[in-house]
Amino acid sequence: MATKGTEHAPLTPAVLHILLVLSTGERHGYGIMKQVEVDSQGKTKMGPGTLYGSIGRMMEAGLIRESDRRVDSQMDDERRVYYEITAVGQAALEAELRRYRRVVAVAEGRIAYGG
Amino acid sequence: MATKGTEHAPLTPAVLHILLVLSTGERHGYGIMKQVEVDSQGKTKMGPGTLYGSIGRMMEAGLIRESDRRVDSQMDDERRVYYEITAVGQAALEAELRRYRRVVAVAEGRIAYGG
DNA sequence: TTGACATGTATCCGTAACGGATATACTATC
DNA sequence: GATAGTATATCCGTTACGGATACATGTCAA
Repeated sequence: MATKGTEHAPLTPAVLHILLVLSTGERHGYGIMKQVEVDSQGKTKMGPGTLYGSIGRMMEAGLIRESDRRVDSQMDDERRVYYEITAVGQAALEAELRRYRRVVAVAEGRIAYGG
Repeated sequence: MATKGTEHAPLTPAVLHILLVLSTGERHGYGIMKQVEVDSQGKTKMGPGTLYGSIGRMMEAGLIRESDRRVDSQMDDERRVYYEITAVGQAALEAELRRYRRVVAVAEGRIAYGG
């Protein structure tokens, strides 16, 4: 489904969720995984395969990058690798959210929807 | 990304668009293709590979079925194959729309979004 | 003290989906 | 008679998904 306007759209649910988490600040992989569960009210679970696979592709695409910053060196785990969203990632996130809204708007003009 | 609650979620954009079109009544393949373009304001184009591939998978999953009805036998093209949404498809559509809304709601609590 | 569980990163690999290219055929229009 | 639109359909290379698996550390309870 070729989508015009943005070169990254449409994003996969996994990529969108990761961008959504990182829009609040840098996080490490495992933290992203847990936050996705919170964001989806426990309805969606991202396994390590999807997580690190997506992260790799997103870094290659320039949507995210590794971050130097450590939130708290005292409370920090040495193993952690932090990621942050890039300007490209922000743009892709906003474009995808516009697409989501458009879809919901179209649906609302059509079906009775108790949501 | 395992999603709990519905066995078909999350739907791919192609499948969601097809269900959205069929929620207004039966359509033939080519008509679906054209309506997706309208629904997305020309931003998304579905090629025949995605269309018929998705239709096949959706019929197998019981989301849609072939329809006997012809809207107008006078204006009809013999080649056309009409499809209609099933109860299972309706449920999957509504579940996916709830997911879409949830994502948008989460995003609204986070980033400035002009859309 | 050992067994289970959470944290943390990472790869492997079978399966599913995407999607452009291609094929075929009819109709209309220039 | 050539181009474009309508209409269905398959092929197949590439991408993405996602459970299984691996491995190391820390914690907490039986």
